[in-house]
Amino acid sequence: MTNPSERARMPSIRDVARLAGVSHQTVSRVLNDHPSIRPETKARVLDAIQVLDYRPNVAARALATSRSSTLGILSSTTGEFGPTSSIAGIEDAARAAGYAVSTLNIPDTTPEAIGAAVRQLVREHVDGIVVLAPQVRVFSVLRGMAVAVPFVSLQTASGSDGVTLSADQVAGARMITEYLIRLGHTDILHVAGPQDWIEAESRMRGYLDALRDADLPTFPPIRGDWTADFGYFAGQELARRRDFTAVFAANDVMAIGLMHGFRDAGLRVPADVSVVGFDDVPVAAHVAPPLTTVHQDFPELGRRAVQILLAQIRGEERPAFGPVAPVLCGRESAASR
Amino acid sequence: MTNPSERARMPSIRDVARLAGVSHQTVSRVLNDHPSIRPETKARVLDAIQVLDYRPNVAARALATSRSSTLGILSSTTGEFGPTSSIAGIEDAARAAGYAVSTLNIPDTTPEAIGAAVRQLVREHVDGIVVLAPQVRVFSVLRGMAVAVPFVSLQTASGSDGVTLSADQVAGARMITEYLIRLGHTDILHVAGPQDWIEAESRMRGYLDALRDADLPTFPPIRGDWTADFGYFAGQELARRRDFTAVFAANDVMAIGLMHGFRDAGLRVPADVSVVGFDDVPVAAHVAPPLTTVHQDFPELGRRAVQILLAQIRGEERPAFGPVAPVLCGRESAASR
DNA sequence: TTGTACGCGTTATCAG
DNA sequence: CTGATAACGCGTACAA
Repeated sequence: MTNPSERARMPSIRDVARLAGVSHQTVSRVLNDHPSIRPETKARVLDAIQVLDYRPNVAARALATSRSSTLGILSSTTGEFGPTSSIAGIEDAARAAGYAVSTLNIPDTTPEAIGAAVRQLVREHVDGIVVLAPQVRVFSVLRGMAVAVPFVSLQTASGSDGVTLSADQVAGARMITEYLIRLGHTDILHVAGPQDWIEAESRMRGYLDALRDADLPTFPPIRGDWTADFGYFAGQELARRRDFTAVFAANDVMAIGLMHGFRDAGLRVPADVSVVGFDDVPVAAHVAPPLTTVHQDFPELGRRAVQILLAQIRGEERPAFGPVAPVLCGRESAASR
Repeated sequence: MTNPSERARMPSIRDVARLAGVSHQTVSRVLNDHPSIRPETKARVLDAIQVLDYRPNVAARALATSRSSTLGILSSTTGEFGPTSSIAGIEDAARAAGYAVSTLNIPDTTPEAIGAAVRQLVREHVDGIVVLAPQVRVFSVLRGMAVAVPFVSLQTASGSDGVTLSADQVAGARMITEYLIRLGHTDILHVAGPQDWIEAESRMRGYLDALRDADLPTFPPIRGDWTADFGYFAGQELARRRDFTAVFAANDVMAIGLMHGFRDAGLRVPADVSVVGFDDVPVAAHVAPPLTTVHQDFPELGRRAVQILLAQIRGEERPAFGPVAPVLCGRESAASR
């Protein structure tokens, strides 16, 4: 290489050493606050660092330690509200802990795509990976491929088996279903999320549990795809049946579409049918009628995922978190019968 | 370092060289497809690479070249639909071009925070930065600090002066305002975005231009903050005034809040007042009434930003793109007078 | 407590 | 066309 004429070389650890009158090794020790350094030496070094505005070279450090101070995010979601919010939490927490964040989106969740993505992240030497791939199969693929890097799977399962973590979606779904029951509804439908999303399964489970505990009839859930468009068509279809008085949609966006479908079919919400959603997206309180839903603290989930991952990386004990409590937001879209 | 007992060392360029019976240097040449390599030598090397499943070590490469094959995203947005969509486009395009993506969010846009963020990204040796900080001052700060790395600023200005790029928001805003005018409205209000967002300014500009060209009265715009909650309160306030028949909100989310505010104040949309938004968020077509708005291809914007940035990095000429055309989505929330 | 020597995996330079 | 050899900037082992 040897490029003397290049712009301005960044100061290296040796420049600092020279200025401080020590060896570059001592500087290194100061940097990684090694225990045995004489305070005055340390002061001199820190001073030199100040003067030169020296910053360690991350690439060199990564090469020497084969660690990168970078966390990877492997995501297979496409703008859904929950995952997007969690990603923001992940990024902030990681940055706060001194880690860079490298994001990788995969369009499909075939084992090949997942494998390639993980390998890519490993190649980038990320120290850990947060997986935001709520699809069931992603999880199993990950399990199977013995990833060489610590990883945490977010919102991938309702139980936590050491590497997963999630809001208690089952509890949230149960809570809102019970809310409908308290309002006097006895025939409650569920528009679920895609079959391979664990979150969809968890929300359905909460729904089923609540109905079972109340000795109410259950209906086969309608399988949706999280989109408002699907909700709309489902609403038009369902309007023909009149064997229910309330619908719990697995997310707000479908719920909003559902209400639209009902409206177009001549059904009034909540007079003829109550509708509730899940997530509490920002517009939920402002649609007509305002949507009853469950609020979840997705960013917090992301932050916790980072804490767990860092503990894993550092070989510490996994921090114990209480559940991320879902909060019921009762609004006009659900009325008593 | 010297860690012989560590798990399994990844194969290095020398392992490949040994297996292929050449020097590691030759392997390097093959990797970077250097022109002068005898085909049969190259074949042998590629073969060895296959066998060993060898992958170049990115950290070593970054150290040697002081380039990282990483693009940075500097974002100061908080979940707004447009920027979030663009980020997805950026990530995908960057990955497709063989670049990793490092995201950095800043909560506030003080010059210090921006400076710190850019320095952080520079420390990470990113080869280029896409800035998604739609606030005016971010742009000026960036201009002032002579960033040592190529950067492209997305959605930061309506004109493009070589380092910026944006959808033609002025045209989109003008288009939807003219649509209202064609519907017979003559008194049209505008609920704008925050004053320091260039996009807010552009949309307002389009609105003002359309009114001016039609010789219609303009009203001082109401300054919003992009949120549905603001829209709601604005709607309640505006309902007292009855000197207008249509409102153009600078984004869909505010428009949805606005409709809610009108509704609560006893105004019917669109019978009493027409409302239009901007962005075409996924639920826009499903709220009540369905929202007339302008669709923008935000992911495409992100992809283009990457193309421009890469050209800059490679010292190529800046690719010329046509405008990202806004598309009007006429729906029930706006009716003829 | 501090310094020396070396290795990490790759690219660049300059011979041959 | 190919191969030595020297960087790149930092951390670790070992000696002092």
